[in-house]
Amino acid sequence: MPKVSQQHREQRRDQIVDAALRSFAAKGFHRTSMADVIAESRLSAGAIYGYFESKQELALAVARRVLGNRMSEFGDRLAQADELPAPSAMLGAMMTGLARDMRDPGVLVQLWGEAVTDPELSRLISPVFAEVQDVMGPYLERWARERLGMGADAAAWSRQMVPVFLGLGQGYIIQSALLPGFDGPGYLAGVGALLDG
Amino acid sequence: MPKVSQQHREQRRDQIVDAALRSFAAKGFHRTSMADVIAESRLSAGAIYGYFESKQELALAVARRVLGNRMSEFGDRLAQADELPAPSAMLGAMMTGLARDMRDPGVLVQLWGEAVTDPELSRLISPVFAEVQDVMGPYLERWARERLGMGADAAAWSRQMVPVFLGLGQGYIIQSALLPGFDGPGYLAGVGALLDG
DNA sequence: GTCTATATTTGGATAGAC
DNA sequence: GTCTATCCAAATATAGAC
Repeated sequence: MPKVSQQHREQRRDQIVDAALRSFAAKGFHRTSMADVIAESRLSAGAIYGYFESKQELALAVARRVLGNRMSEFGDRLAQADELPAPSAMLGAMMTGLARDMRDPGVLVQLWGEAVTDPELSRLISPVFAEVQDVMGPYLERWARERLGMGADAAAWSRQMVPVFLGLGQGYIIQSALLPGFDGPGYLAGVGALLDG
Repeated sequence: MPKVSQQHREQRRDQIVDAALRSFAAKGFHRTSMADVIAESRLSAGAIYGYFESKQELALAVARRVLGNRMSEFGDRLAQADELPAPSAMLGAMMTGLARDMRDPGVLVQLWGEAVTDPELSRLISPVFAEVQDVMGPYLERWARERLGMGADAAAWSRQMVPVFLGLGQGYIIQSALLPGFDGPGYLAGVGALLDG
């Protein structure tokens, strides 16, 4: 009995988080009122407050959904791949994965902006950056060793390169969110010219 | 008579914008109330609304202050320099210039986040990105020609590289705002390893 | 021009019926 | 569990005195 009920409860939560995500993406975090979320979810105030104690808590749930743990899949896929993808292809895959999961890179940029002054959000984001770096580090080291022909200095090189690579991804996201005519493939080609060797 | 009065008026506006900027940097755009700005400026509601019609208008003034036109100085400095600085040094100079002017990279990240859903802010930011690209393009082309020994393809290379270089700057700003232990010089060294040749 | 006090609106959250 | 109706706090903007 608690099993099915529990499952339904999870579905409802998802439904509400979905509606909130759509609203936030369209109007922005703070410009979205609970009334907006209520309308978008086609539920009622009472229903929503049955699942989330406050707007802040709902916002955190949305943030968790957006951040996801997309890096774990990458780690697995990389460990298996015998043909190591080039850095630009790597970045491209991450960006398309992002676009698929959230359909709007803007929400991520909004989250970053919020995190600057919201400690709770900040605590949510830091581990994600760390996770990305944990996946990228070994990949870049392997790339340096196998394709760039580095030896012992591959480790140092990759350590130095990880934040730069992360920055390239962040730049991609910012530009795709804010520059009307952003050329994604062109950006990736530029990254390739720099890194693919 | 209108001269001095006009000048005083400008000073007062600056004083208010300064206070608003400090408040926004500390608490975030939306979490800052007009009462906060009033307290920070050590003025009164009446005074502030004598200079700005609404909070939105004040926010736009803050955005203009933050965005500035910092690129113009770079264009001039570059035109004169006979020793062309390396890309990593270029980026470093831009970032320290930014830090000097606004002391907190977080406000810029906040602005980006806001611009995603605020058309008026977005219209303010787009030309800034364009300006940066207009300055970086010729610089990168010159770098490719003089230091990387490119010929006719220098133009195409720099065109492709401009968004990437912009992205590297954006990544630097995001990370310095959100990653507690961010290593700026390390990041620049990484950029140098990629681009300085 | 600037202050204090306040009007008005918005919006987050709750109460109680069903 | 969900709905409608409502309460109440917060915060923007204004009015009127000085």
